[in-house]
Amino acid sequence: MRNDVRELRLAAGLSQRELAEALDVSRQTVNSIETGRYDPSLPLAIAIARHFHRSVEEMFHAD
Amino acid sequence: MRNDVRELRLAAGLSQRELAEALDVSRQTVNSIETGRYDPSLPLAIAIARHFHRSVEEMFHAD
DNA sequence: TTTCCATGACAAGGCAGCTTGACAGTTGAG
DNA sequence: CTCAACTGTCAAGCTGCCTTGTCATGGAAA
Repeated sequence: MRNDVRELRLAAGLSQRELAEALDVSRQTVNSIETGRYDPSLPLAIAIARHFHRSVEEMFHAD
Repeated sequence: MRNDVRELRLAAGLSQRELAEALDVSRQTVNSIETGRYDPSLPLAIAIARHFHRSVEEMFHAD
């Protein structure tokens, strides 16, 4: 899965740490998702999409 | 997370086995998701939503 | 230079997601 | 009744997601 997290985070002027705090996860988790180490869990994916006012399908797409 | 998988599966006239085959997962995985034992992974959630022509957010909602 | 923030990455550990195989209970067809 | 399909659940095992802690690198500010 590819995702648009980094683009949207930067567009929002947030650091990985700030986004992590807003999502209540660790900085490493945000970094791992952005760098494609792994996909977020379903609830986290929904929280991320919600945070950026996007749908899950818009933010996460099959590679 | 609650989900509408069972309702939609039954409305489509499918058995757990048939849905599992359509999604390329095991019958136990479909059963576990329907009975709330655990949430699907993000890619599987997207595949399920897509199968039933719904959005992820429509099918999977915070409890 | 020194300090601070941001990022990338690794390790170890815990729990979640998924697998195959198996068993039991229920229901419906014959 | 017999048989098959459907469902629920368990066990064991593997891998993925997320944690805390740590380290290295780079850039900006003072």
